[in-house]
Amino acid sequence: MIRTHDAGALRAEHVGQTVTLAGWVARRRDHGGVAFLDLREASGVVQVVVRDEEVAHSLRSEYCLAVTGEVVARKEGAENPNLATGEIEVVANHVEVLSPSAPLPFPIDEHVEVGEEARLKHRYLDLRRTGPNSALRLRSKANKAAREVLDRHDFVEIETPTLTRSTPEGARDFLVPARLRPGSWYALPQSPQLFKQLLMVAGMERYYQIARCYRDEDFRADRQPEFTQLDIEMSFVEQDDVIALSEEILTALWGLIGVEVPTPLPRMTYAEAMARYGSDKPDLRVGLELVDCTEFFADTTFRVFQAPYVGAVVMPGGASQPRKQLDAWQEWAKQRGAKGLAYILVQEDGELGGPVAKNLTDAERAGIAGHVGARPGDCIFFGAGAVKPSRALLGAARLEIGRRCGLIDESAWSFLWIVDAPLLEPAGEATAAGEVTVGHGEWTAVHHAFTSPQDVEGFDKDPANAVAWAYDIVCNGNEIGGGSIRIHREDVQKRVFALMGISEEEAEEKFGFLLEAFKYGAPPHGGIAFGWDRICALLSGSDSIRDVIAFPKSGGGYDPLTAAPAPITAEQRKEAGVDALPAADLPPAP
RNA sequence: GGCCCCGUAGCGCAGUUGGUUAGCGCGCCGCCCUGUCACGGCGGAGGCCGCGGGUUCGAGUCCCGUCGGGGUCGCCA
Repeated sequence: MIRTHDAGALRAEHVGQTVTLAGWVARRRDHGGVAFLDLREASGVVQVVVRDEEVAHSLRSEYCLAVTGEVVARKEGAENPNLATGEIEVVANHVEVLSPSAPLPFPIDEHVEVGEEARLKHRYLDLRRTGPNSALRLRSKANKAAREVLDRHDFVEIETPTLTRSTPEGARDFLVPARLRPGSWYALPQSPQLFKQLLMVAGMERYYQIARCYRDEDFRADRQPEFTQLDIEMSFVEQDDVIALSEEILTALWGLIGVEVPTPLPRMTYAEAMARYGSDKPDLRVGLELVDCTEFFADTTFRVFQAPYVGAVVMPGGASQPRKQLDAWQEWAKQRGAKGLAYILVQEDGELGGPVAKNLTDAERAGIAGHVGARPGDCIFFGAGAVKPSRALLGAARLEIGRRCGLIDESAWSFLWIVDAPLLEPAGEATAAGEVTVGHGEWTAVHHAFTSPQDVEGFDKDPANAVAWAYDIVCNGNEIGGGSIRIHREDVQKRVFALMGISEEEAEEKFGFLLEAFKYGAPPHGGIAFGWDRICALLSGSDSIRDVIAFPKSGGGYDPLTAAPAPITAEQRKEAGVDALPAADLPPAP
């Protein structure tokens, strides 16, 4: 090693020792006859004193140095309590420039805000900063913590292919041309779902993988075209087994940041979450709940409330909002595709204000505040119409109210299992929402096509109310993981496919290799996948998953550092077979 | 794909109802400084105001288009 000691580890006990350090010039304070360098490396920062002006003068920010010198105690009054090494300093008698640095594109300084584009273009410099640097270190610890738990339970870490077959469900695939089979393409996996089920058939019994996944979808704040899941699958288990293991992992993870997660974590059914919070990932740090008013307005004369669903959410103290702000709520609702957001202002004297109030009957006016639990000074927001979108709007309003009124305890951690998700949703709803659905039946899978119904005998008699063995883990309003118990019986799988309008031929073509595998004594199995980037972001207190990814992409899937994606040469194009048509005599799908 | 916001020096930003030489802080370069720790002082360099078109006597500023970035809704089993 070039260095004899870690700079950040030096303490008073090292006084008198001659040490050689290696690191970067974080800062230079040149006083002419004496200069101070803050030498930074992985372990921390230490002050180096250089008395040779000739040497000190040419040193600049981010020069990479090897410094040999003596550890001395700082004079009284010259200590720096802000530094772990602040009681001592290293008086250099030899400074070697291992590598000089050009002027920096942006300062490597905690105190300076730098735009994301600049940071990503020079991510290797961004990562020299304490914050970004420690986010990646924390992620490494998270990986280790999860592996320790899984190892304790005899899990086997197995890698699955990243060049695989395009399956029709879910998101858009990234495609890779197959040079040796022109006209045919690999797909990058959206998740190792099918492979991990095959590994259960293979008798591995307990599999996990920190798996890279790829989805070619439009960008969003916290979405990357490639992202990471902690992927887990277990044989001979029931929902409670997967949940118990998951809680052990979560406990270990949050333990890394000194948070004790009380287990067992609370559970809530999907139906209850939708009814009370208008979301399948409710943030329980906000105490507000939706109030169902459908019955209350059953005989209303107000047209808008003559709807299959009327619900409300109360904004504490909202009655004093100026008109402009109430109008802004309308805009907010419209941006979400709603017509608007009806509201009633409960004045301090108990009188009701706002345009809706005069449309209500006397009885409704008398009872509404009590029904929704609004007190004088509050504002009641209403959503009316079809159940799902109305609840979704109110659920979003609930969160927005929480943010605007400061009702969210940022230091709290709210974990929650959402269980008993519906197995199927009407295909019409999905297609109306623009989803690409598997099959063309009346129904489409909520989770995925291999999720087991809880009632394996009767689920197809009442598909609308069939409940799945599916569970999502929610943390502070983020879905950080989800999984299910899978179907392992051929007949059940066929009946699910039938509901989804997938013919046997079609199932054969699309998932044939999985169905074939299930013929040979497939064990009952189930699993879960955790959104690793999101979890690491939560642990590190980052707003964005980009902060916990070493080299993330920016908008549009562009990598500002490597400038990928990039055009290919005509020769590459030809060789890759991008434009080739598939040969007619290819072997059929397995 | 829809909507909203932002592109001004290496970085972060200001720039008034359109007005003459486009500023501020940090950084950078030079000089000075022997106890600083986000050191300090003096001096200096650095700009196709994202790009293209238009309105105007005159555009960083107004209009249209376009590219890039951010957010949001759709989408993401």
